[in-house]
Amino acid sequence: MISSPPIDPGWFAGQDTVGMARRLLGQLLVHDTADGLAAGMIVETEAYQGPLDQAAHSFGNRRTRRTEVMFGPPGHAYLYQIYGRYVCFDVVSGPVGAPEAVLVRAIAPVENLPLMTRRRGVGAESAIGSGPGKLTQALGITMAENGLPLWQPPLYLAHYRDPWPSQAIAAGPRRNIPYAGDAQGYPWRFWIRGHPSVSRPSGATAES
DNA sequence: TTGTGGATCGCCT
DNA sequence: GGCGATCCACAAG
Repeated sequence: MISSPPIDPGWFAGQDTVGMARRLLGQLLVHDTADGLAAGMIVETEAYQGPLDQAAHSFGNRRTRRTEVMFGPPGHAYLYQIYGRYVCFDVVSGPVGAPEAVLVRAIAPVENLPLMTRRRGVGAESAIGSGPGKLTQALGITMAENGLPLWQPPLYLAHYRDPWPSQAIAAGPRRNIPYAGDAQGYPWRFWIRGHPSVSRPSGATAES
């Protein structure tokens, strides 16, 4: 059962985006729908730092219909569709006017595995949330939730466990941003070392 | 086990 | 008109 209430709105303010990417690891992402409540623990994130980050949608302060939410206050959901079929989930970070966000790349199932398995159509538990398009499908997150605050139902974050010791967190380059020039190498992807639900390039062995 | 290609469509130029 | 912060099926070895 979910014992943790939604996170305090103040949690989102005053943290830099990389710090938020690290501190989101181990938090619970919860979505309550007509089909039921489902939740997973965040095990992999990526920081996208607005104007100066060539990998970010908001590079150069690009402000469009899609990126608009990122220019608003932190703690809201930035959702976008990719390849016409998948939805990716970000947490808006930084002060108003700073278009920064943290992409949640992977979750581990915690609550309502049967519902998440049905939505995903796969058997293996480690495949339920081990990718940005997978976790939104597992939790039933759609573009309709774009811009929602993440400190209240139906879509919210909740404390789940104590912060990980720093040696349990690994950092490395972000995935799938070949267009990003120098930013390709920035070590702004964070994951829980050795966790089976961390995303993998194709199906290879888990990285440490 | 690893690599390749197809799906699919909204958003931006 | 082109492409993407992806995923999966399938083929080759």
